[in-house]
Amino acid sequence: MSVPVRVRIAPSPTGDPHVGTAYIGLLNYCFARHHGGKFVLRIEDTDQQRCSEASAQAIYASLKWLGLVYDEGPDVGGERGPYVQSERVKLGMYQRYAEQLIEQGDAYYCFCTARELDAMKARQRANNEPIMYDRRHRGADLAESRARVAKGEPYVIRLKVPLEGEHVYKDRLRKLPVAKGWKEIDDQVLLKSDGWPTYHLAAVVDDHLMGITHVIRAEEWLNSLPKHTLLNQKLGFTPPEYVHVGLLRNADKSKISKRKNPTNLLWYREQGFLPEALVNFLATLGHSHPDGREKFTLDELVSVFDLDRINVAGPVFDLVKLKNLQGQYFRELSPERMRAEVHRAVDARFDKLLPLVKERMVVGGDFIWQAEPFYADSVTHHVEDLVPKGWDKVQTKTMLEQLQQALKQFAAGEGSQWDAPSLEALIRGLMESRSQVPEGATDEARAAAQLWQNKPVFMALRVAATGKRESPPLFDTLAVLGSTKTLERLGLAQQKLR
RNA sequence: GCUCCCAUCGUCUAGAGGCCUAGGACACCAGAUUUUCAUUCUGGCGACACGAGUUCGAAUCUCGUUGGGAGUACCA
Repeated sequence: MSVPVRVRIAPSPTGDPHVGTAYIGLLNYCFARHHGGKFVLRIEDTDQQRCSEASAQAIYASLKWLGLVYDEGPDVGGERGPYVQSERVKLGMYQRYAEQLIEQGDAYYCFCTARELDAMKARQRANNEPIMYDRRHRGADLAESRARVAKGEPYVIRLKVPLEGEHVYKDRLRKLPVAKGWKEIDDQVLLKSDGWPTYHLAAVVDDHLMGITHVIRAEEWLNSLPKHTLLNQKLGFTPPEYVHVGLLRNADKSKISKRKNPTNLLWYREQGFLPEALVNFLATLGHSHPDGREKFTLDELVSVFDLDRINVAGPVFDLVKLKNLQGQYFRELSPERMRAEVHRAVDARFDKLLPLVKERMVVGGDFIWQAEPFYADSVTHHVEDLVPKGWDKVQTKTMLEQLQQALKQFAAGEGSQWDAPSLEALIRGLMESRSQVPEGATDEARAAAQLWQNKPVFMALRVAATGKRESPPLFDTLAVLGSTKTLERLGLAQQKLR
């Protein structure tokens, strides 16, 4: 009988919960469930600067939202805890392994300062050499090093990587074994000068202590696999099977990033994406259904899940496709759940909107049409509403273009506040300069300047932003609408005027 | 720069030597249904990166080229 499967995800609680965590989490979850094993969540917060408790909480909530229920984890407990590395650090769970390696001669003390290391890198870069620690403390006498440590000198502990030979590993997803020369690999820091372990030490130790049998992780780790193998070997651990899957990509094929894609799981929830849809979409990205189905539940996925069906190439994360799937799921919702979803969507912006639109309301239902432009994804412009009296299409288009440009610049500016007073100041300032008639201006320029009156400009802007001639006060409207939608609609209005 | 990984329609993929004149989904285009829009249905466009080899036979195996990606931290 084989050992029961135990897998984990080990996110680092920095920033917002990431869609990549969900992706890798899903793969691990399915693998564990399919084999009747355990799925563990471990928080890797050994970077004291960047990690936060709030971020960890968001990870728990996001995984639960998606239905990726873990059997063991920080907030649910388990027999192999604690499941947060900072707590394990305090229990001294890593120090002793670093010690053991020193003792065995498989690791050594290094006393280099940050400045020294920087200088080393600069020199290597200048000479076009590989950037690597030059192992200057590797041969130091252990007793001497210990004496320096005892004196209180700051130090790190580095792994003694073989100087020659090759590390070879057969990753089940790749047809050829992955080989890498040991000389390419740095003497990795295992224990930082603050006494905390680096990822490499902590992960290997914890995977062992937690009885992890398979490590399904992103491809970005493939390059440090040799270190992990070496660590397992020197520490006398039976290594888990390592499986490296492709990275989620942006449309330009680079590693998925928040600049180019929504990577924050909380965003999807706020937007009203259903967890079933997101999970289904993520699943199709890396794992294909043997029957060719594109739409299936998490449980169905679990039953057919096969590690060997995972695609190694990094898939492009395509929001358009996700939206299509989401639409299918949404329309299938029971009236009860759909009602809840609609309420949630309305409620999300209700408090901000009500003060804005209430002046124009007589009965509760008026909210629906008053608030419509704020909820709508896009608006339809009518040319006759857009073009003010006394203006023509071309003039209006130019005017909107100038407004858009000014707003765009403002939105991109460092520290700009997209609120009503700032927007009003900005736009009034722009109008001031536009309506100025310069000395010796042509009649044409004079006429154009005269057009820049409050009434027509404000109306055109109002219609461009909301699609309607009536709306709450203009600058409040733009403020609540937000920069993205405002700019987008200004662009749409210009297209209409072509 | 160096090292490693990857490579089928625009995108996600099926395909484990003959079943492939390469299948499906999203997107796109056209048509039908719908007062409009959306949904739904039908049809269309559209790919094995390139070059050598192995083989009777290659999208599938090998090598090279090209392209893309990742790693190169006292971050994970």
